[in-house]
Amino acid sequence: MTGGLRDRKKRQTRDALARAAVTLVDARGFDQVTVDDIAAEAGVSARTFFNYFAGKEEAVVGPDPEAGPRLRALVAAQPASMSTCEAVKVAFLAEIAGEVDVDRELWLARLRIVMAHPEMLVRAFVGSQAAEKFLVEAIAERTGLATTDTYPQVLAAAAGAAFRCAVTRWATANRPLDVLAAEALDLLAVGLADPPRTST
Amino acid sequence: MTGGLRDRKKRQTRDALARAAVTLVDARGFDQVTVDDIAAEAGVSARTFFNYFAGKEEAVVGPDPEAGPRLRALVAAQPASMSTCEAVKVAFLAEIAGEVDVDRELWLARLRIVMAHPEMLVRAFVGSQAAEKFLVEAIAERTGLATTDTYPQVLAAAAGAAFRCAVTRWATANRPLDVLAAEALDLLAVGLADPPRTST
DNA sequence: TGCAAAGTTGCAGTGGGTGAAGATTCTCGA
DNA sequence: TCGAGAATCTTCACCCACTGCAACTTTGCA
Repeated sequence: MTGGLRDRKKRQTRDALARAAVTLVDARGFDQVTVDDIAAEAGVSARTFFNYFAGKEEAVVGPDPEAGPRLRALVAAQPASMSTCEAVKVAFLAEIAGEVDVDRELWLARLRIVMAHPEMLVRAFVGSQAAEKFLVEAIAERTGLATTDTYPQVLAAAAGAAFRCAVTRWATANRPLDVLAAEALDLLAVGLADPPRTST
Repeated sequence: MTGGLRDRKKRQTRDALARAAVTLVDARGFDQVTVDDIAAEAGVSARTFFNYFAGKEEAVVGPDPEAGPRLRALVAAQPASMSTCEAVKVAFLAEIAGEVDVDRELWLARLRIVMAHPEMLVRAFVGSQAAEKFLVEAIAERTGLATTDTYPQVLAAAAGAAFRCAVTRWATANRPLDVLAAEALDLLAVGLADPPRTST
């Protein structure tokens, strides 16, 4: 099924389109790249582009549709002895190690793009909303609460916010992402009532 | 300056466009309303529409550009004896009382719209990123930390996430927004380490 | 080999969004 | 009161994002 020539080509096309989009936008800027440019660079027609992506933005900073389920599984995989907050943190760190670290160059290019076009940063995180839904599920299951309860929703939202925060800081601070993410998520677990006075 | 006929008309035009956008989209659905429709309803040309709003979305769920500065002032206005986290919470509640409650009908119409088009909810919060910047500043000033430090950024991001969470729940749960917001923000202050077992 | 399914493409059309030139309306000082 | 000048609105022309449709090509499978 996933090994057929058809699926392989499909993956290649999608990858080529995404790579072309990131490369061109990184080089010229978002508005200076048309869909036709991207399609031409990838060697397909413009019409085909829309068979893979809903729009230009999605091709550049589109979310990984697998991220949500992966996160949910990671949270569920943590031992029950671990606090929920800790489990979420470990899951995020595992996600970083498994995804961000391997495709480093692509992530850095995307980072350059969203830094040059800050308005895209938000859109880049739009997809993370979908991932947060899975996170809510995992937390709800772990705590025995409903997905509509406050705690799972707030923890998922806050953890997502902290993670985005870490990614943003990663762009400027010269420190590894996993350290920054751990720091931000620890802050949530400790509670935000008492601000630490040490600059970091 | 702000009392001239010119400025008054400008305000009227902007208001008419926003109101027309919300009304029409609420009635027909987002994709069934064109910019020309909105402009016609407001009695101006389509081109003029773009002199006021960057796009259709912005006219419907556009952010209040004043919200950021207002929040910063509110945080700064809280007594120093209050914890930072508490000050942020109070500021948010004051913002709700001052803005959401007065223009109730407009907010409810917007709520109906984003409920019918969940994908717009995220975009509606795009503007809140700008407000978060001001929140970071207020927190940094209050704590004596730099705006680039982890604590202000994470607290602002987490508080914003908790608030968005409350707004989202407001759409479904039949409870007042200020109560939901207080509940979500309290959860941050208490720390997220120990999930409460009571369903709410 | 032959057929069905999936993927690709060109085409035509709608609508979002922008720049520019000219008409209209308001402001303000004389 | 009036006219210069500025702000705003309108019209027009244009580019590009995005979509539905009807071929056409490639792949999977019997």
